[in-house]
Amino acid sequence: MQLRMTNQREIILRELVKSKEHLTADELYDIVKKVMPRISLATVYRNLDILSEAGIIGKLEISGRQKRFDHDPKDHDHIYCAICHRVDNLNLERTGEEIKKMDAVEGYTVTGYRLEIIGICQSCQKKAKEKSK
Amino acid sequence: MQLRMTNQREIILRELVKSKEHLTADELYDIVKKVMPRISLATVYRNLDILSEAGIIGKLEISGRQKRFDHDPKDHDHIYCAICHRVDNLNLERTGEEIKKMDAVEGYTVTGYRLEIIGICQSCQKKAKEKSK
DNA sequence: ATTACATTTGGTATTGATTATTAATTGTAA
DNA sequence: TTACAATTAATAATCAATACCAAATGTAAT
Repeated sequence: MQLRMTNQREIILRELVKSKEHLTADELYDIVKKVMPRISLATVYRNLDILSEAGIIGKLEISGRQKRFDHDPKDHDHIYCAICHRVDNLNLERTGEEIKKMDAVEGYTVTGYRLEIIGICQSCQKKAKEKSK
Repeated sequence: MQLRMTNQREIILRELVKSKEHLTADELYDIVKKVMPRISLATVYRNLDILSEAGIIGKLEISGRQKRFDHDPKDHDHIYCAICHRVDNLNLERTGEEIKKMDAVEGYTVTGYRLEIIGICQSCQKKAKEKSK
């Protein structure tokens, strides 16, 4: 692997980890700009890809929306809010076992899976209640 | 619901069902053009949305790629090929039961889930074998 | 240090999928 | 058959992401 840590690469990684959230490239861009104002959005995209390629962070592809990056690279599932689209980590006892059993289903060789739980987050539930009063 | 069936709407639906595949809007556009050459791509998109909104077809959002439309509207999971990106239906005994148990996890109210199995389809396996000879 | 090469960057253009706009057409209903 | 509503074709606009490229920075051998 042996990944050179450039200045911008380091800041991007540090700010993502510090946030402890699942940020989009442009959300992170806004944060990083405060530390390094002349950084380019393309640099943010480029380095997020490199870092996730290297297994240092995770890349999330939530159905039909902007990609998000996960400060925690290890394999786990996610839940996301159908209203505000925030994403949180989940620690399910691996559903994966059953899925491996499915090998060769429909003629496919199974290599992985993606499980994404959809719901309404606490803060959006609260907002909905306020409104209905 | 009461959905008016326009000419183009009808052809779009018919060709999708006939294909028995999980086509993208532009793949279907190419097919429909053969029957109705002056149809517009926007019309295909619009009607696919209307039809899936009405529950007559399904709309698939596979991680990070072009949306596909499913001739079969009833709820089921999918497997897709990591190489050629074709999509096939799956009939798993519903993993859903466990997922419903998760209600209130992380403060969320769970409303659904999306499970997407990733693999290599038969024809891509075959191609890979050919090449390695 | 000095040259020589490779990598990375910032800025911007381009792409690709989808959605919005709009004037013209078609459908519907009194 | 006039009047209103919905749909269409064509095209422009949007949005996330990637490609491009000249300038800047890093690295390694001299």
